[in-house]
Amino acid sequence: MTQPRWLDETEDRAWRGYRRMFLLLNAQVNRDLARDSGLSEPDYDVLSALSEAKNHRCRLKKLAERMLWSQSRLSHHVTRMQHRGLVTREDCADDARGATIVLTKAGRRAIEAAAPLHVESVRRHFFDHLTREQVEMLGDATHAVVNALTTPNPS
Amino acid sequence: MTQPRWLDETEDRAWRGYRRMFLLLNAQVNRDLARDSGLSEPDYDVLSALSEAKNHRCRLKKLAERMLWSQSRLSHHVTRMQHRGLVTREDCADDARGATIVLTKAGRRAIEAAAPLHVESVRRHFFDHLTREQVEMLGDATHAVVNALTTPNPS
DNA sequence: GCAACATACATGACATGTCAACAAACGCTA
DNA sequence: TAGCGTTTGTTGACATGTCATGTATGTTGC
Repeated sequence: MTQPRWLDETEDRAWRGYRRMFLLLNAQVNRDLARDSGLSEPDYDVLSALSEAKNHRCRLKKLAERMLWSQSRLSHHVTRMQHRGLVTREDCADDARGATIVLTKAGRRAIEAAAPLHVESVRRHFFDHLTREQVEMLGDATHAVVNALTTPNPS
Repeated sequence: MTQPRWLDETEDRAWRGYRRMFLLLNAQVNRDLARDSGLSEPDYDVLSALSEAKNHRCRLKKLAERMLWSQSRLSHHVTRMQHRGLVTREDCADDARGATIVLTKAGRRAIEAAAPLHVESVRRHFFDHLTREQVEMLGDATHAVVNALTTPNPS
């Protein structure tokens, strides 16, 4: 590290905008979600990921990986959601260590009721303020960054 | 709510990419920050905001507003950072209720040492994977969303 | 100048997330 | 098939953030 390559004006604007947007957008969307559906963001994420899984069930490990959560976090959160009847744990047939997380009826009802309102919220606070071109570019840009972060680094 | 306006493919890609990028980027940049400088992201944010303030000092309320943090969160976090000698509280001359948060020498050294490494990390994991055009557009797009979220809503 | 309301901050109880340690089962190899 | 490193999941201690409340000070209208 000789001279740091500081951010120029354009980069600084993008970085601050991104950070600021995240805080505000997240807070607003989560407020909407809590008000409309009584779910927290983590609740929604778990239900959503499970509802996309085959048969509405998934090994804890795999689910955590897909969500980019730690196993520990997911295990704790599943325990709480289990108390509320949104998901259950089942033993795994082919692996006695395994815990399969399963969406309950109530969980399915919850996510199905929440999803349209959530999408509407995301649309209102996010997409409605972007041009089509910006949305396309955002897809490209975020995927480029994600790709770099998930591809094993040769360094 | 009649029919929900679901996200089309392009929107879905952008939204998932954005969420995913945030999780991965945040985790990686924070790991770098902790390893290189022994600071957490909240630590860095407080130090950074304070170092940009006039005379390296700021009323707690105002600082919390700038950072988009709750007063409570900042108060708690300042208490912890105070124990580590990074900031101090001073009484406010013109308002006896006030608490002025002040950057200490050690705090200034910490942020000055951390900043170049942090910028390098952000550059490596984020800007290095984006085109100039994407960065410019990201500035525009995020500011449009931020603007909508901070402008009082007529609804 | 004082009653009533608003503002700034601290705090404690609680919810959530992290990290390290543990236990149990898996699966490879000798 | 016994031994041993690996994988999966749980757990408890702890760090962090939220929310409601308390307290002191400021401010406004009479």
